[in-house]
Amino acid sequence: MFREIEKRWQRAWEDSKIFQADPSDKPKFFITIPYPYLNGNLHVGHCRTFTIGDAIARFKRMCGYNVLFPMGFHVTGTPIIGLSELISKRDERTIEVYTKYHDVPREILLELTTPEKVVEYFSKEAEKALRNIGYSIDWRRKFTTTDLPYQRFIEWQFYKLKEKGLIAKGSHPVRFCPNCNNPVEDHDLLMGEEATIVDFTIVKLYTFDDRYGKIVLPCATLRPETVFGVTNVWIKPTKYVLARVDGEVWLLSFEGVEKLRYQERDVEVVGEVDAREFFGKFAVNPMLADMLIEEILEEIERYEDMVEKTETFRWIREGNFVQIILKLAERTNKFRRVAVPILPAEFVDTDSATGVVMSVPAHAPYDYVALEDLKRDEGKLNMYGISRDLVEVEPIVLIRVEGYNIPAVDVVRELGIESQNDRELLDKATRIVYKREFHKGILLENTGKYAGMKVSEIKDVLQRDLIEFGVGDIFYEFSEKPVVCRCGTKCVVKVVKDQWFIVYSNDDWKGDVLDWIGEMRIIPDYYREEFRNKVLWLKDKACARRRGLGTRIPWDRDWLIESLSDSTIYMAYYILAKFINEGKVKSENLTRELLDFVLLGVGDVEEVSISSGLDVETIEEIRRDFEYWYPVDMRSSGKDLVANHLLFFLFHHIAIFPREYWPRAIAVNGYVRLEGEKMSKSKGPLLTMKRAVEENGADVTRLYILYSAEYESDADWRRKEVEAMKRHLERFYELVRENYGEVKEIDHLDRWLVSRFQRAVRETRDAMENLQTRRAVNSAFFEVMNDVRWYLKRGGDNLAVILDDWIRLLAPFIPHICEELWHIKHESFVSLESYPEFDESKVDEKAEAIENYLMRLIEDVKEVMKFFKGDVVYFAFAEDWKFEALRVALECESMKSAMSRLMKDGRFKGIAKDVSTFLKRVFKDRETFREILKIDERSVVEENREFIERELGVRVVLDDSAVPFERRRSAMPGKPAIYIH
RNA sequence: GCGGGGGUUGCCGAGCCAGGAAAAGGCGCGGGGCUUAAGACCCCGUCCCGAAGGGGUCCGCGGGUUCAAAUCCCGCCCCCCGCACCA
Repeated sequence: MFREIEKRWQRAWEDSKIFQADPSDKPKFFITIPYPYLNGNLHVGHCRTFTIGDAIARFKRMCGYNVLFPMGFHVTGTPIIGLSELISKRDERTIEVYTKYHDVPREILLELTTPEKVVEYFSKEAEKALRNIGYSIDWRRKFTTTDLPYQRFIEWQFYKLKEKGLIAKGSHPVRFCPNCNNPVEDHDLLMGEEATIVDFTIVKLYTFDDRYGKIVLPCATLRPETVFGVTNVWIKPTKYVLARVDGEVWLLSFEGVEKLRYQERDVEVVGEVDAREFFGKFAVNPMLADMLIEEILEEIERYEDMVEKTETFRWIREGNFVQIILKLAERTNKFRRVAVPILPAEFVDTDSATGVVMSVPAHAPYDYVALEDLKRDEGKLNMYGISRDLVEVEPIVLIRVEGYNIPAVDVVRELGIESQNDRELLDKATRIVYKREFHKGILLENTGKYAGMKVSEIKDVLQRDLIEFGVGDIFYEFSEKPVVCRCGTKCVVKVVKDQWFIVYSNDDWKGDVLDWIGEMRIIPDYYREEFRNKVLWLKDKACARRRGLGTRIPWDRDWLIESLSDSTIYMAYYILAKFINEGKVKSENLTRELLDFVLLGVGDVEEVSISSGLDVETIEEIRRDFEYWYPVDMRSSGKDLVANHLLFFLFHHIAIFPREYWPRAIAVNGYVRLEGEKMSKSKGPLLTMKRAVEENGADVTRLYILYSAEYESDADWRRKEVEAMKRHLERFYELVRENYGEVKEIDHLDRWLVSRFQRAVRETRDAMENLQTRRAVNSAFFEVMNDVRWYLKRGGDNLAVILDDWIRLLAPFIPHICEELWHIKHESFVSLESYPEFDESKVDEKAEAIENYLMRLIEDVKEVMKFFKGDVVYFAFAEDWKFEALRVALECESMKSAMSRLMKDGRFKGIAKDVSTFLKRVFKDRETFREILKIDERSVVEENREFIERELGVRVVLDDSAVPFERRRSAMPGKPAIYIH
């Protein structure tokens, strides 16, 4: 029934162009919603964000603002290409999801084999869906992010950032599929979505070999500080490779060497070796060598030949020194900390980083347990020819943590771990030790110049130092494994070279953003803190891609601009889009000079006119439009965009525009679930907006989604509740139609309704100002409905007194139905009417007091009637002294002062006990009692005797004497004694 | 781990920032009315006890402050979201 009404008004709005906004004398309100990404149909999740935006747009419009609510489409990036490829390949899963959940007819879907066709199809569908739900969008400003003029605009933006020094070159690690030869995104993963890229520190230990000379043992660790507690090196008893890595020979696992190839290294395998060749040999720990350099040099006879001692690291890198120390180590135990043995351990995972591990038994439970295992395993020692004394090493403690002596050893004993095969317990132990040490640990004296530092602060420092000394490196690895691409191949971490970055780490820039976050409005307010934290956390962002739809970096056309970076200040483009769509401006007109002028007010019109090929008037008109509409007054968005788009939106506005054009407010809302389940574009379940509207109607969908949740909490789309909402709306519609006649003369009950309605108006307006749509719908629809119900029950027959206002109050939420109803009596569009205002003078406290009294009275009698049946109810009102005492009591702060005041009055002296009981009850709920003094109970009951009788189904008699004395005494003002007979 | 949010009566959710309601509203459930009947609609009820409008117990758990706490303070437990280069 509603669909027909809805279509009618959508057509009428379209025909009369009422939502096309151009500058005027009115104050403006520019509200935007993130444009949707078109790799599928719009769903009820989009619907939430958009409907909130539309409700606010409509509300503001009715509050007297000239509202601009535009919409465009985002198609930049790879997913659309990915989709068209999957469709071309006739990927079964994709076809199923898109026919079943996105409601794309199979034969049409199969045609969408190029990105262009995908964009073409879904943009049409999206526009249809957005029109069908009746959003008040100015469609003249529609665009798609691959439009040529948009690309010019993005180029301009990037030149601006570059001019300001906010773009730089660098390299960075990405998740990469060797088979697809491409970076892999989350939704392209079969496994390992949770995995993040971790940078292991490589601590190089050195050994020596006759064939290869100096050999690097690249020990991968997340705790570089433990380099000071190394007792030995672990490798797994299996095959390894020797590879020349950037000129040095490294010992690596097979997996490790493959991974390293992707990490911007010059890698060449030079040989295959069995780990056992290394067991029992020594490796030099360069950090310790440096720390103990004096003693080492003393020990070496030739020391006077050596150059300055500060050169330790260089000597080590050059190799000869390594050889010397190794020889020393063979001769004496004195340097067992500097040169440590290489030993076998089964727990070493060759698929984790380099496959070479340094052993720190004092702080790593695995290391300690493996060492103990080895000490006990005579057979193994013999097998590998390792002499006993090599394994007799003691843990070296380098971190002080309260409560522990030797942390790893203590925890291993605590948990009763027996061998290195107790993986589960060992993992637990590792977590415990790591956690305690990370948060509470302090580095000890034996860490040299790092002594006294907190463990939580050491990692970056030490990683940097090791690299600087030439004895460290970084190895990227996934935090979890395996990570598998959709094609079935194991992913690797690839370091991309010569990448363009947006330098979000720039402190001045961050500072400006942080300051502005303090100034602007953020809804809900507690997200301000969230935004601040995210700004601090934000690092440089790679903004160039090899693949995808979008705009090329204008000064380096091999690269495409990444898709989150091209959608940061596009709200300004809506202003250009109108002129572009009208044909007044073409992409070739959009020179940098023109954009400088219209967006920044920089340059000379005449010159810009010549360079851009546009006439001066047009240029000035665009500039005026921009000056009128900018800044964005409200950006309303889903919470998923907080840590990315919304942040970039702020950063870029602040970098490019002057302060007066910085965004004024950001609002954040939650997701929509489907019968409690998460929706997924690529996997389902999913409910399209189109289907929701077709099945339930636009207004039902809107009202449901606005009412179902608020702020960042998630809404849940439940079919049964949607249907209940539909019935509510139908009832409302019929109710208004039946009662929307002439307004009759106003009586008490009407005044009550109008008074109550004022409160709803105030509540609704306040809620909408704070984007609390749930609260707004609750008060504007449900609470008013409840009052109306009481009103009708009470015999009200003049409902029309509030209907003009009620319809207007609801118009932002259910515009079609309101438009239809409004036209019963009016010619104008309710969408353009003014929003009801709270009118203090219409609040009638007496009328409200009377109705409250009646509600309470009926409730009380019903309570009594649960236990006493009868035909007649007798009321006896409270004695006069109680009213007098009540007046005094209400003037007093406390019961005590009320009592003492009353006792000064002779009349109360004799009944002190009664007065005290009375006061106790009064002070329990003073507000209700205060209200009672506004009315005359007896006449209220007399005047409404018929109503009370009808409600209770008994006769009402006002005869005090019929009520037993004891009952009569218990009467309170507002609570007459009740006697049922 | 870090950061943000949260645990309220069968469910969803107000309220808690500004302490004084067995705690709005919706859904569900039960009863009644209407109806040939079902649905829809309207009314009533929906923590426990109660032959008088009352009493008792409640807001993750445990303490504390207060005449008074879901609301303030302290400790603990649990849950959700983000941690990126992806739209």
